[in-house]
Amino acid sequence: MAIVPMAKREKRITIYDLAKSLNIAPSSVSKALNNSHAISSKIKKMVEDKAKELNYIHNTNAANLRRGFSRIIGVIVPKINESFFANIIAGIEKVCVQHQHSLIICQTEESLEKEVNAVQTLIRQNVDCILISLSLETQSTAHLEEIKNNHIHFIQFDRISPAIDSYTVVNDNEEASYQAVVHLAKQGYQNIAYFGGPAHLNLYQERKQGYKNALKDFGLTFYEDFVKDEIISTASGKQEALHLLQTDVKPDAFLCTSDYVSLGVLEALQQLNLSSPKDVGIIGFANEMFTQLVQPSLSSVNQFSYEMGEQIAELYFSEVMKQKDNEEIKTIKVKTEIVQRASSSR
Amino acid sequence: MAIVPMAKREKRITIYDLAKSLNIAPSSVSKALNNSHAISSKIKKMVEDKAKELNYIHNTNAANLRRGFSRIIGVIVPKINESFFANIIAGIEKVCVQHQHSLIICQTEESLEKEVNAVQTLIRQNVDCILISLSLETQSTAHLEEIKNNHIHFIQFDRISPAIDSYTVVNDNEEASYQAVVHLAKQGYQNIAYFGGPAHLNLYQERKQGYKNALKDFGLTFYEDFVKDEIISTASGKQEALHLLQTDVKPDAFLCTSDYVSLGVLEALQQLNLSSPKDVGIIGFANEMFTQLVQPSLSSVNQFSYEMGEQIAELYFSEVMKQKDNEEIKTIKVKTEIVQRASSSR
DNA sequence: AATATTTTAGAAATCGATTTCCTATAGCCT
DNA sequence: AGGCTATAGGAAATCGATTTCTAAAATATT
Repeated sequence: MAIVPMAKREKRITIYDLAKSLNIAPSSVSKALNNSHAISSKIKKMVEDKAKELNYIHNTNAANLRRGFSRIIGVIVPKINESFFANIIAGIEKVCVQHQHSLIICQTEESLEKEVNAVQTLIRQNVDCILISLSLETQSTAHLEEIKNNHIHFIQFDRISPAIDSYTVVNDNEEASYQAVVHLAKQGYQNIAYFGGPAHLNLYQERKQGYKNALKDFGLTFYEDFVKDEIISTASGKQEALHLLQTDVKPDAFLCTSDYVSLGVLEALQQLNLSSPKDVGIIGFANEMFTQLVQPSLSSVNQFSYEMGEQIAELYFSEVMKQKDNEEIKTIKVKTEIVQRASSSR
Repeated sequence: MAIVPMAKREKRITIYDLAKSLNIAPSSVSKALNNSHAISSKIKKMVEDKAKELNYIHNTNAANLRRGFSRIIGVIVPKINESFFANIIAGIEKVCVQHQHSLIICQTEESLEKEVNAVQTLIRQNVDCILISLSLETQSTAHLEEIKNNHIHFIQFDRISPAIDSYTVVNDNEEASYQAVVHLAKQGYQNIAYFGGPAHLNLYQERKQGYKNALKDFGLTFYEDFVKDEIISTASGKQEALHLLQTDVKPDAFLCTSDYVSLGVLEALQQLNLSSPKDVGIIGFANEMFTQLVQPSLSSVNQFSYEMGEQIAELYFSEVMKQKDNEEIKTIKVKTEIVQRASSSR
């Protein structure tokens, strides 16, 4: 791909300009601006005043090159405009600003190829750390190894691969899923279906496991046919629900690993003239804003996405950044909460 | 604020390492990697192979410093996790990736102070261009002048300040607002209220103007009391609607400049046992996802946020990037569309 | 075959800040 | 007052890639 060259911008004021106009050495200017103790407050004042006067702005690029780190953190998410991820990013951003770090954000649109490119880009940009939530397509982890090879810190969150050793921040998915089923069972639902994402992702395996465990613990029947692993959109949720609800042995409740899928199930019910919660219970994941607005309102597992973002960034600043080579690698579990709404209350 | 120092990462492979191991000059390596025509394909091949073998990764920082530009674009929005802005960012990101540019994203949380800081940060990072949508608080533009002083391109979008000369990408807000009122009028609503944002923002002035013009053109009465300028949240929308709907002369329709405000109006109606669309018409702005999910579904002005993002980035790559000093500055209007739903259909 | 021209590769300067090492001066002590 | 220690400020190297300038080698021309 050809890259259009760009006109160089006009030069801006550098520490050399400040030094010359004050008749001191550039190194002194640098020290003054960095508040070094080896510089008198008289000179510091001079330099600061002159910097203001001439509109000096620090060139992070030059400093980064010399220092070897950038105070930039890279974030890779499947979709920036899904509110779960948007909230995580917002939380990360808030904490990063507090620590004077910037954020470079990439989206993979659920494609492995784009994920690999994003990793490349971030390494090139010299980011200090990469925070990543894997795409649905991702099954190989060579590109994550690449991050390690370049000695860049990284933290996986939500959609993680256990195949690679790293700090992680996740919900307790198995437990959350278990509790969701417990909730449905307590509301009197007996035949609970599971609509999850691709089973090669850890996250969905755990949720499925929690689902199975709860069925067993509560003596509920496990129907192989009620378990679907590739349901990730409203459309596929609707389609699959339509199908299941028209078989002989039909589910009377759905545990969906996404609120969007819950929505699809709801649409299916409406089409079949069934009602929730009376005929069918529904609970989803993520507590998207719309869950409280639809009729009936949708129960959901709140994953505390904004807080997850904060915790990811805080983990970086409190531990990962200072990580020694042989230090223990940590997993943080973010709380979850069953938000009971109409769709599962009978 | 103290900044914790960071351990320098282990060194990675540089062009010098490649050069040494191939017994050629670093400059030749650079040229080879940049596919310069002054290098034989034999050497290019050698260099590329060796680069792969040693896992060489280009150091953007060093290149940026030398070149004077960064291929990084800074984006400043009020809130990353509002779907309108999240969509815009997603659109921008898509186009930037196509042009091998990265994105640094800042959120202001509607605070001028954070906006000023964000601008500072982006200038320091040597971004090539800043894309900004102003915070609700922003009334001064000194910080935007600062962008210009540093010869950094910039484009304002959506919430713009006309006080400063720049490329802009916006909806035709006056027209959209006008059409929204026309739509309400055609549905038989007579007493239309306007719930808008702070009048110091251009955007809201235009929408108010469109509203006024439409009232006049359609011979509808203009009630001073029906026009509110600081309604930007669901809560304030509800509160103000409750108030207006309990006065003597009450509105029978609301034009809200945000879907969140529409939602508040709807809540007010429910509390007062009024119904929409029968008693009161509602139309909002942004076509947020939830507008089609609530009961009754909410009409809205689709602002095509994702497309707006794409157009912003495309404007940069097609024109701004190549901008000559005395070139004409352009405004792009992004289409809008009235999405008629239940809340305004009677 | 001798000269002119074009290619190809290398040497060295450069971008702007940081940092290490060194020197001069001020301040301190006996 | 002489000598010693702190302290403040400067000189120069450095980070890694790009780019300009130069020169040698390869090719073309007459």
